Amino acid sequence: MNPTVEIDRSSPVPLYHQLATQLRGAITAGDIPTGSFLDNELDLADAWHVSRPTARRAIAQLVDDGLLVRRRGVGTQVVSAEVRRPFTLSSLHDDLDADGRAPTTDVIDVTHAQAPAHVARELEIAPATRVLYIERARHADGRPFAIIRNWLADHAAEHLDNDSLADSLTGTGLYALLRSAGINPHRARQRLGAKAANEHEAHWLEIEPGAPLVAMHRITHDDTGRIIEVADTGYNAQLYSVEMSVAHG
Amino acid sequence: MNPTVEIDRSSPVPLYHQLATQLRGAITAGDIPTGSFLDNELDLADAWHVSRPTARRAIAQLVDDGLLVRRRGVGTQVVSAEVRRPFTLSSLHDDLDADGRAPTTDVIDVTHAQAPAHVARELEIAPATRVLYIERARHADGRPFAIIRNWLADHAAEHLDNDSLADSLTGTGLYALLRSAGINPHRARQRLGAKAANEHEAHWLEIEPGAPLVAMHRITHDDTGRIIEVADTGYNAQLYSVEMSVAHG
DNA sequence: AAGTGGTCTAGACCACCGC
DNA sequence: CGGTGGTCTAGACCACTTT
Repeated sequence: MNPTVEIDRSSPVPLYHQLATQLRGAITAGDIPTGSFLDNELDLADAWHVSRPTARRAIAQLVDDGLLVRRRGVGTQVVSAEVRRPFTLSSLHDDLDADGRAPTTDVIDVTHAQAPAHVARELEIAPATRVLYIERARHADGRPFAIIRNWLADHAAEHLDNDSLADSLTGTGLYALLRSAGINPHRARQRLGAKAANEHEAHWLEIEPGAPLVAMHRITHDDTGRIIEVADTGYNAQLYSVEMSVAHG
Repeated sequence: MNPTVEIDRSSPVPLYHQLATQLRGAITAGDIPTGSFLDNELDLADAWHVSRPTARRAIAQLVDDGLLVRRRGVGTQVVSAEVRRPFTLSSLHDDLDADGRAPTTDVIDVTHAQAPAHVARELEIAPATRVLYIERARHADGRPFAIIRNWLADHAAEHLDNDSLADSLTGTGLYALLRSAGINPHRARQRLGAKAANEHEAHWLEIEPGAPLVAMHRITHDDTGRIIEVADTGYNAQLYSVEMSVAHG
């Protein structure tokens, strides 16, 4: 199987990315049937008019996505469509995404406050340093599904317009605001668990106290490695779950 | 900063992996201080006596891990140690790992049974097909922390020794058993959420019914893309959380 | 202008698989 | 044995950042 691709060498988009995108499209569109083998790397590189390392890099991306399986001495095979079929009912896969596609948001609180001890430690600042505290409730389809608490380090908060912040947050994600302020959220470390909803959370999520929540705790860094914020989120477990692929096994 | 490394060109371990491992060690050991810059790629490749692509590949692994940050025109910098400091209380990062380091296990049930409808669908088999059902309780430090239900596709189950299976499972992980039977769990897709413990789960986890559980649902494939098993796990939320890095933001 | 990482090439040799 | 993917080399040019 040798999918035809069109590459634009004058484009700023790297060749390997153009190739990977088109190859992924051909597979998901069904042009390359499940179970079939791609041509070997030499032939593909030849047909695509790129060098073998470049072709390999494109293929490696799809292997990483789980669309292809490579075996030495055998070949490169399109794996079962089931591998990539998402779980039913699940939608949002992490909160970074969710912050980009805000349906509606209630801003519960936006204040400057002293950082709680564990937050100060995680932000790597002195205890009781001033931080920007934001609390929001997220809605989808008119139902509240998440209550989000953020503590922003001052070096990040000072680039935001504090007067219009509460208003801006009803229509835009926090990350989008940070980006337009020149701060680039880049990577985060997060912990996922479960907890019972307390009175406050139950009220805003319109559920019973004690109902199970998906609890997320996150530390976010910008593209220079600086810590931007600490976030604590509770999701209504009936409306939210996280989906992920795990490799190796 | 130019960490000294020793590479063994006769080793079957790839050079880029040897380099990445030693560089990671030098950073986590503090030999390369947080915030300092590595030498540029050309110098590193020269000092390490490898080509630049090989040096880049090693560096790329650590960037992926979040230990390094690269900026074009600037350099490669060791980022804050906080990036890699694990969250407190959290230990297991996914259940595939957990299956490898079994502390103790109670086998609750090992039977051949008809697959429930949703399991049959996920295993891509006809409804009510015979599958191997396994139910276990996992303990750590003497306390139960997880109750695990597995449904194994017949093509995987038939390679296991059914007589000794219950005994084997008390001392070994299911994945280790599958591997010794020639089946290689390779990648999985899983969904994480939360739920309230039912009577059965509460009994085995020694908690109150209604207490919050971390709920995991997983579909596992082998290295040829075939579906091996479906798993459903409930974790005591007080003893378990999942930790992960997310990129891009 | 100088220095950095980002991309790409055209080869090479090796380990593994199936015939 | 021939064919496959896995690794590695020694260059090249480019985009971006800083001086």
